Amino acid sequence: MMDPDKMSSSDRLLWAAINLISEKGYNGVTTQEIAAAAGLSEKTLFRQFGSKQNLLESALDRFHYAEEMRTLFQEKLVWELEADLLTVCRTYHAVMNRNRKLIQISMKDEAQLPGFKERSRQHPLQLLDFLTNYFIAMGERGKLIQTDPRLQAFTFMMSQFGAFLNDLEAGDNYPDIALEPYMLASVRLFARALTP
Amino acid sequence: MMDPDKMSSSDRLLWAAINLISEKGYNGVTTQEIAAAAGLSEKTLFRQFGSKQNLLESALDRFHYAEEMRTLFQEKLVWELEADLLTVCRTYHAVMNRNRKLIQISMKDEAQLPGFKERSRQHPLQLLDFLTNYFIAMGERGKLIQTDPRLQAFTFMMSQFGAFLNDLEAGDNYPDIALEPYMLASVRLFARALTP
DNA sequence: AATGTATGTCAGTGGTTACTGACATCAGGA
DNA sequence: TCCTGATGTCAGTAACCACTGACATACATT
Repeated sequence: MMDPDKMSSSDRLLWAAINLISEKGYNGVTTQEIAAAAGLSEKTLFRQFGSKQNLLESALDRFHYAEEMRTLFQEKLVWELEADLLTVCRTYHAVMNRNRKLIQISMKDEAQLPGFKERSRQHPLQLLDFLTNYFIAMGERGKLIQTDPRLQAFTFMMSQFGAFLNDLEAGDNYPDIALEPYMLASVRLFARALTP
Repeated sequence: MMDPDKMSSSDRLLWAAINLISEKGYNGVTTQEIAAAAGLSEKTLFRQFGSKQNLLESALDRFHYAEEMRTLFQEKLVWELEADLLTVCRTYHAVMNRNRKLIQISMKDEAQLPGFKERSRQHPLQLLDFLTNYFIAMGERGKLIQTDPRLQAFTFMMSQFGAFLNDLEAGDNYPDIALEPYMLASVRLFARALTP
């Protein structure tokens, strides 16, 4: 995880806020709780952030997504379906897992976050476009069946998105299915479905 | 939707509670709001349900899932992969959509709902077992490749689960992708991947 | 007419909570 | 040593909110 001792006061507050709000929701946590979890006084929280709402919004600014995905499609592809899908898959889960708690917050407290949803929706849309174009290009090279690249890309994305969210919420509900074997199996399945 | 005028008082309260809590979360709604949305007084709410928490729990009792899924695998299968997957797919989305708002509540307010998560996790697990057994049986009939039926079933489930949740949260974010064409395309894709 | 049942109104109560102001403490740099 | 800046303490405020009790109303059954 992370060591609160080495962080600045505001970082510790953001860290505590993310942890608690992702668990209990914005309205389920008090500013006292957050301050206590950060090892600071409530007063410091308000001095640093002014309001609880602003603390939440500052926390949400830690959401990072796009960079890796953008470079992914320009650098790491080898134009071999199964290998590329696995690369996409791994990158996707890495990014999603890094933002795990922020995603939980945005699901629970969308009502508190005007505009955030709209912004964060751009990211999967971009990925969908990238993947679709990749499928089209692969089709032109004769390495992919030519039917409906956008829906195929969407299906692949949804299978990964579903697995991520399932893991996020259910966690240990499927003790026999870990993420890593799932990635391999699902990528193999899609490769078999899409190879001519 | 539903017409509140024709419902009993407690049904109207439950209906209003489900609507509001699914939008704003348990702690984001007041009992006054709920009563007003039901066209009743706050006093009636407490007379009927005793507490806000009990109102929520009563609302959650409206969660129905398993019956259709259970009969599905005993009656409606025709042992033809693509047709059967489509049947499963449709039934799954029908059930999930009927429980739409309750699922939203359970995601937002798991903290308020001791035990509910555990209970509702049984359902997808059952479906996974059913699907896995179906794949095994299909494999024995030579109608399915024999590799890893459980992971394959899980991948199919996750692609549908992901699409459902994506629709639940994003809604109109993918204007060019509707649920019905997605079901057809994804089922076709899986059928191609799993057919020998 | 009498009674019961479901509802409404109103005025609370006690607890919680975001947020504030005044003042103290304490460390580090000038 | 003095000053500065970040923090803590404490007491408090104003709002909100789940929940209650007393009483009235309206309607249906008997």
